[in-house]
Parts: sequence; structure tokens; C-alpha cells
Amino acid sequence: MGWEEELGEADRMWRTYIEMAKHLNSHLQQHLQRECDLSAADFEVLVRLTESERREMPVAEVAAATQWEKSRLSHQLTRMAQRGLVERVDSNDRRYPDVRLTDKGYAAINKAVPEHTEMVHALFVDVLGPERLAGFAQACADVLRALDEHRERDCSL
Amino acid sequence: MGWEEELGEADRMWRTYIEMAKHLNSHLQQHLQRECDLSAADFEVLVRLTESERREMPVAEVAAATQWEKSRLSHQLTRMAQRGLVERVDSNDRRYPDVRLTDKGYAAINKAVPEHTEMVHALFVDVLGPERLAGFAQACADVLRALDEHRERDCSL
DNA sequence: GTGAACGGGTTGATACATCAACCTGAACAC
DNA sequence: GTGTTCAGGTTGATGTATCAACCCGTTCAC
Repeated sequence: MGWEEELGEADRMWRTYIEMAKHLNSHLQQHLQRECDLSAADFEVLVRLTESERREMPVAEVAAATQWEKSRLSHQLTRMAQRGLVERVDSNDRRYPDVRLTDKGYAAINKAVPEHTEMVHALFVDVLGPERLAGFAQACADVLRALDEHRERDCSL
Repeated sequence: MGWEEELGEADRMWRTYIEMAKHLNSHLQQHLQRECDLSAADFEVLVRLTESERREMPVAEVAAATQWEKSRLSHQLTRMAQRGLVERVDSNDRRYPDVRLTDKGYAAINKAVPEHTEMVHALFVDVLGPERLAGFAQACADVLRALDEHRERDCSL
């Protein structure tokens, strides 16, 4: 019963942020899903793969770029391979297979990126304008730094 | 191949925000899970239930408060009931059953809320400080408004 | 060489999110 | 009454996230 009535300014602002993040995220995701038939996870993996000119890279590299757990990535690649967006390729070293972007995957991401970028600008970048955006980003960077420090402290215990 | 190299200021700032949101979220969630054995979904439902003095409310009310789909909520309540955090109660109107917070659920949320709040302050509120926090929240509110307008435009098409 | 340790990947189990299909009892038309 | 409609809930199927267990080549000790 009722921390609610006693919420401070700060907590209400926190809730505003949470609301914003939730809605913005789900809006972008739904758009991607409806217009391009890609989940956020698909999008992320495909973007990383385009960062190689060969459209192909070791799984470990994708894992590093996305910061995903190996297991999560493996499952995701399996599903994406089933849908023909990527394919697994045996490289020289048979232990560490590569992933390659298929033509279908290439087409999908080339359609999705501009649309997604446009949406981000319309809903976020342009809403804030240059100065406020810079302040916002700086705030985010500071929170990120605080998180890193906090994580370090946790590990060294 | 390579929008990456041509990313503008704005896009890099967008990525900073995305990174921050991702890390902050996962940190808070992991803390909640490890320390209190509650998922974010559990936490949300439990908080809503404490907003009634009777520790009990119609399912529809929880749905309205959380803004979840009825199906998602139903599944979640099933799992939470299995773990003894809540129980379903037949109300007068047999169509619309209530959900009640069990003692176990009450204990769990009473442990979790202060810890969670403390974490939010340490990682977010205190990092930004009062003025920057206010600016940040205002930015979030503006983005939220833009989202609403955008949604309206979509519907009226 | 033999085998222990290790990094990297896959698999299975469980929890969560979303969609579509369905159930159920009240309210309304007639 | 009979039946239609409808709001609110449940169920099942599929996709996604996370954890633990396992597998498999290479490397290194001996």
C-alpha cells in the first residue's frame, strides 16, 4: 500500500523515462516488424554483418559487436538461417564457423536501415533538436560510466 | 557495407542512448532477479497490486495500470500463481475474477521496492543531479508526446 | 604420443512476449 | 424466452532471452 502517494520528483521523472523508453522501443520494433518483417534481434545481427565488405564474419566477431551471449546468438542465427537471412559457412578452422549474409538478408537490411533511421530522426533526434540532444547524450554517457564503475566494484568484491 | 563510417553526430548520440538503456535495464533486472528472485514482469505486477489496500483487484485493473495485453497478463498471472506470489479469486461477477497478493508476494515486493529504488538513485538520479535530471525528464516527456501524435496520425490514415 | 585444460559453439529447458483462436456470462433486441 | 453481440479471460503456438550442460578441436604439460 502506497509508496505511490509519496513518490518524489525524482521518482516521477524516472517513471517518465521508463515510459518513454518502453513506448519508443515498442514503436520502433513494431514498425520494423510490420514494414520489413524483421525483429529487433534480426536487425541488430544484419547490421553487424554489413560492417564487413565480404558480408561474412566469424560468429565470435558478431558476438563481440552485439555483446550477446554465445548461446543467444547461436539460437538467433539458427532461426535466421531457417528463414534464409543468413547462412553458416565452414571456414578454414572448422571449430569457428563463419556467418554470411544471404542476398535475401542483404535486401532486407538495405530496406530496413533507411526506414529505421528516418523513424529515429522523426521521433527522437528532431524532437529534441541539436543542443538538447547533445545534453541528453551526455547524460546517457554519464549514466553508462556510472554503470561501468558499479559493475567493477561488484566484481572486485 | 558501411553506413557505419558515415554516421552523423546525431546517430552516434542515438546509439549512446540505446547502449545506456540496454545496460541500465539489464543491470536493474539482474539485480532484481538475483537479490529478490523476481523478474521485471513480476515486479511490475506486484507493484500494481500494492496500490490497492485490499491487496486485491480485478484483473482488468491490473491490465489497465500495466498497459499489458490481456493475454500477456493472463500468462504472467498463471506463472506467478504457480510460484505462490498471487492467487486468483472469484469475485461476485464470475466473469471477471480478481487477483490477490499472497503473503509471500507481499513479502517479496516489500523487500524488492526499496532495493530497486536505491539502485535507481545510485545509477541514475544521483548521477545526473537535480537540474540535469529535470532536463532529461522534460526531453523524455517531449519524445512521448511526439510518439502519441505519431500514433494518432497513423490511426487516422 | 596421451590426456587435461581451454575457448568457442551448440543444444535443451524454462521463462517471457505476441498473435490468433476460443470460451463465457451478461446485456440487448426481438 | 431465444439468440446475437460483446467485453473480458484463457489457451496454444511461435519467437525470443537466459541458464546450464555439453561437445569438439587445439594447445600445452608431461
